[in-house]
This record gives sequence, structure tokens and C-alpha cells, in this order.
Amino acid sequence: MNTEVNTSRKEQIIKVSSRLFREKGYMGTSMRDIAGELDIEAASLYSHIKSKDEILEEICFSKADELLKAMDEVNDIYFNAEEKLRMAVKAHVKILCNDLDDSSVFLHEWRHLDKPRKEEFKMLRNRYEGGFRQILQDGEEENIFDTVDKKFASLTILSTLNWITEWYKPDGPMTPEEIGENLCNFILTGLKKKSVL
Amino acid sequence: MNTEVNTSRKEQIIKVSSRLFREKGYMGTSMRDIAGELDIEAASLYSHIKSKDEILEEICFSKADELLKAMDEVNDIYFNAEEKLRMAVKAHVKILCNDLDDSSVFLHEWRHLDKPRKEEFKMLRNRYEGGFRQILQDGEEENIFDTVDKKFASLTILSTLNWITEWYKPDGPMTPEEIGENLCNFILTGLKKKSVL
DNA sequence: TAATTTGCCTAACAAGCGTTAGGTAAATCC
DNA sequence: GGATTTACCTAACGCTTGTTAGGCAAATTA
Repeated sequence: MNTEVNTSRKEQIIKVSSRLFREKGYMGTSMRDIAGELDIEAASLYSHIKSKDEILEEICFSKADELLKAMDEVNDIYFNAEEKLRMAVKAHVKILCNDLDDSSVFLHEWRHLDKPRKEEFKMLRNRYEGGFRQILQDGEEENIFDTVDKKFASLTILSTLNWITEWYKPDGPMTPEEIGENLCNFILTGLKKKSVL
Repeated sequence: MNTEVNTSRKEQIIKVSSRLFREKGYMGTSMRDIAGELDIEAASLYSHIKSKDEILEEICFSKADELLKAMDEVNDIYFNAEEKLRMAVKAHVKILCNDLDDSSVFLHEWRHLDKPRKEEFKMLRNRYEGGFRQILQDGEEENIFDTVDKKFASLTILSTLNWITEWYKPDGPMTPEEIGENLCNFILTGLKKKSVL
């Protein structure tokens, strides 16, 4: 019966935590801080969550899933490597901009996950990076991208994309779509075969 | 008389702290952790430093100074914008790779500086970014770079450069010089005027 | 309407935090 | 060689941390 149309208390907790984790870091945020934002006592949080750690896990892994799903979709739908790269980049930018708090936590606070979950997380991340490496590989085989070190190039691309969370403002002059477009061009200029001359 | 050829205790403390701050974050590292690495008691640290905060300040501001000095040097010595950008990028990469722990703390932990110092830090960082913006401006005026949003472009460049600290390994296949060279080419391909056609 | 569940509360816990006080042996200085 | 400084120690402080126990009123369910 409880179809949960409006956000549940747990979702509220996670949302607030996400903002605080981004601002002050996971370690710099106390349960009392989180509770304070919701005008309840710290102990009351435990009616909805198991631990502080669980909040971090929820944020990191749901963002990882979102990105991986987008990457799978890109690979399913598109065939040309340039098109794939364009769509992967745009999807990445869009997902990042869609929730800057979550994204920032995903990018920077994952190292505070406990040991086993951290390893799991790193594997997911590596799988995602692998998606980009594969696209670069495809592009090289299709003879449209220059030959480059795949690991180096994919990390460079991701670094460029990820920094967005540091400066993107939802009410700024550029939409995520425009940013994605610009970054695509920037990246592809560097990658495309310089066949002229 | 004490010419301090070998590292002083304070330098040791800062070095160890830098490594721990990078691994576990400023907030995740306790004075007892730091002391433990040096096989002394936490209280003993206070013979050499005033506070935990002071350690963080020392790391962040010395790295900022280093980068700003390099930027000034580049602007003093070179005149052509492309050359300037090449040297600025290479200097940046070199300084970052030179001490990954310090660099990582400089990039990520500065937000735990206390309020006034944090503002000071952000001003320095903005001045440094301004150096890049100026070079892009110069290049545009010299008609060798495409017209781009200076803020957008400088942040994109820095993001690309800063991510290095996440994956660079001193014993890896590439030297900082080679990395700088590659990144220069990557960036300049994107910036240079597409005068052909 | 009676029984159960939900969502919060207060109070408290054990552990960890940065830091200070005061002391002591060894090294250094005059 | 006596005085001072250095570099550490132990003990403790006041405070914050994540978390648990137990209770209680309101909402939900049967």
C-alpha cells in the first residue's frame, strides 16, 4: 500500500548527508550534524539506517550503478566509436551534474568505505573506466582515433570530466548538455586522427 | 651553528602527516596516528608544532607558494603564449609529481583549514588559476589560440593536470617530463587555431 | 477498538579526540 | 661544570564521537 511517492525519511537522511559529506567530508560530518539538519536527535536516525557507514555506501554505490548502467546503454545502442565516446561523455556529465552532492561524495569520499566495500567499489570503478578504454580501443581499430595509451587517455578524459563537480553551478550560464558538447569537442580534437598532412 | 642538513623533527612530522592525510584524510588522521608513525607519544608532537592545524597549513601553503613561484618564473622567462603554456603545464606536472602526498593534501584537504586561512588559501589558488587564464588570453591576442571561455578552459586544463596525483606512480613507465609533454600536446591540440580550412 | 508499528525522544555508554601540565634524562651552551 | 635547552615522557582534561537501550505518543492495521 505504501507506494512511497514522496521521499521517505531514509531518502531525506541520505540527501542531507550527501550535502554535508560534500561540504565537510565524511569524517568531518557527525551523526549529530546530520540529525540537526532534519531537526531530530542523532539517535533517531537509527530508526531508518543501520550506521553512518551505510549512508556512505548507499551514496557511492548508487552513483556507481547509475554510471555503469549508462555505459552499458551506450554500448548497446551505438556502434561507431566516435558516437559512443560522445554519448558516454555526455551521459557522464549529465549524471554528475544531476546531483553534485552525490557525485562529489562518489568521487572523493569512497575511500572512507570500510575495507571490503572499498575493494568492491574500486572494482566497479575500474569496470567503468574499462568502458572508456574499450571505446578508445574501438576507435583505434576503426582507424578514426590516434593510437594512444588507453589507460593514460581514459584517465585524462575522466579527470577532465570529473572536475566539473568543482565548478558547475546549476544556475550558471551553461547547461550540462552544452558542457558535455564542449568537452566532447575538446577531447575529440585531441583524439581524432590528424589525417590532413 | 645548527645548519640543519638532515631533516629536522618538524619536517619529519610534516612528511609523515602528509602521507597520512593523503591516505586517510585530515579528519581521519589523529595526532596519535602521526605520533605512532614516529614511535613517540602524541603529546610529544607539541614540542615541535603548535597544533594539528599548523601541519595542514604548512603543507597547503608551501605547495601553493611553490606553484605560484613557478608561474611567476614562466611569465618572467618566456614571451610566446604557447611556450608559456607548455612551460606552465610542465612545471605544474613536475611539482605535483615531485611529492604526491603533499600535492594530494594541497588539492583535497585545504578545506579543513580554519576559516581565515582557508580564505587566504583560496585567494592564492585563484591567483594561480589567473596565471593560466592570462596565458590563454595572451594566446588569443597573439592569434594562436582559439577564442574560448578563459575560466572554463583554465579549469579544464587544471583538472586534467591535477588528476595525475590519483594515478601517477614514480616507478611507472612515464616520467613526469613525458607526462607533461603528452598533456601539453593534448591540451594544445584543443586550443590551437584550426587555421587549416 | 484493540494490537501493532512507526518515529521520535532522553539518557547514557565506551572510545577516541586535540591539547595541556608537569616532569625528567640527555645534550648543548657559556 | 653549572645552567639551560631539547626532546621526549606520563597523566589527565574536557569534549565529541557513533551507537544502544528503553520508553512513549501518534499513526496504522486488523
